Amino acid sequence: MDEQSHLMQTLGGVTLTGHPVALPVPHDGTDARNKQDIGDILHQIMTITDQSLDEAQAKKHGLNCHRMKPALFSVLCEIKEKTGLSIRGSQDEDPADPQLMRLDNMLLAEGVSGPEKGGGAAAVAAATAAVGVGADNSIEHSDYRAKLSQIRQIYHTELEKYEQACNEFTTHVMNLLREQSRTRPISPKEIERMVNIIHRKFSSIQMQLKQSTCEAVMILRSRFLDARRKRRNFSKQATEILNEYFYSHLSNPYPSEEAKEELAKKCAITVSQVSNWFGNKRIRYKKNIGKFQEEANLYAAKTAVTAAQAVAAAVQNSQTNSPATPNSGSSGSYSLPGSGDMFMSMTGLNGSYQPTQVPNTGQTQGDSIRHTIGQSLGYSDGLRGNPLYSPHGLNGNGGWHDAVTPSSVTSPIEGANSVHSDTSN
DNA sequence: TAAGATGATTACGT
DNA sequence: ACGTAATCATCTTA
Repeated sequence: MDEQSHLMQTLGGVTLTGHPVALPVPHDGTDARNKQDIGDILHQIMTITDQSLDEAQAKKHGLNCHRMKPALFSVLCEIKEKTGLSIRGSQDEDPADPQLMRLDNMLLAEGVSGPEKGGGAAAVAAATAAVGVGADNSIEHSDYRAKLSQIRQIYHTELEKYEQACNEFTTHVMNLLREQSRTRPISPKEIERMVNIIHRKFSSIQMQLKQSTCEAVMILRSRFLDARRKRRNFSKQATEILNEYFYSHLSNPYPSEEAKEELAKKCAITVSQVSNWFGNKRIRYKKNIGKFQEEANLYAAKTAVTAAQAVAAAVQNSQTNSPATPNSGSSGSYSLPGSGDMFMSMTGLNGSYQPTQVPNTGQTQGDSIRHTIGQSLGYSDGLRGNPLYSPHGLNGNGGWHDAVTPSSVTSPIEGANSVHSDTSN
């Protein structure tokens, strides 16, 4: 026999008001029977999930339509009230988790969350600035950006997935609760509370996502920074250019900002790298001048040749034109062979300076050229044999004297020319 | 592989 | 902000 019809039968005789609040309190001998019937209903409710969907649906419908349902509902309401299971108020609002805020801030700062490209670029700029390197070196730069946007993409897809799942689940649960609210007392507040619980669960998952994203960004970033920290020697050409400038400005090896920029451009390095180089060079040169003599000679000779050529041309020019006509043949804007310091380098050879070191330059020829250059540049004082290689400008305290060659002179030739015009008279 | 060279970083001074 | 001096970390060379 069908259980439900049996119930219907057994409960059939009970008089009910049909009002949900009214409790069925029979006074006759049917008391025990009724109790058992209610127990049966409860049992059915409890086992409803064990049944197949169609079966359960049918049974649910049957129960919903049952005459006893309002009574049962009110009983459940009362029980609920007594056991205090009702809403304890939504006192547990989310107190804005500080860790979540940290993660959010970091993701925003790293350009993972927040607006599209801007944040990422800013983060990269910050990262590069932190290492003291300019915003160039575009290969590593774009590599970093590519990886970051990859992380960003994964983060956003995952986040979207979680949000979607959360919404789906929330609607599902809400529907379920709404439907259940027909059989058992469920207040909207309870539903809200349940939704909050679900959201909290999902946001804890989101937190994990954010955390792992942060970790990924940190790893990427540290790798990126490490890669930049990795020292790579400058190209030979770059070192040459820097050395040429250094030795041709030995009395005041402090390139101006413009000169640094120019050098940086020529050497394909950054301005701060130029500054680093000069900082290191000055220190190391000063620490052990002797060690650098050979290098100094080399560059002095080098510059001497070009200077000689340039000035020779200038001298030739001066025979026909005005003596002030400068190096027509030189192209360098900053490290022109005309810089006076190179003569000091040459005299600094400690007597070891051999004209033969200067290709195609004989002794007398070299002397005369040097003389001519010296005269034309106004640095003839440096030509007097200085037994010890001591660049003037380097004082006893180990510091360079005040600029002999103004540091702001981007083109030594121009500076020299001005000197020339002063001293030639 | 050790020693030296070299670019970068840091602490401090001006 | 820039320079010096010391130091670190890596690269180069013998």
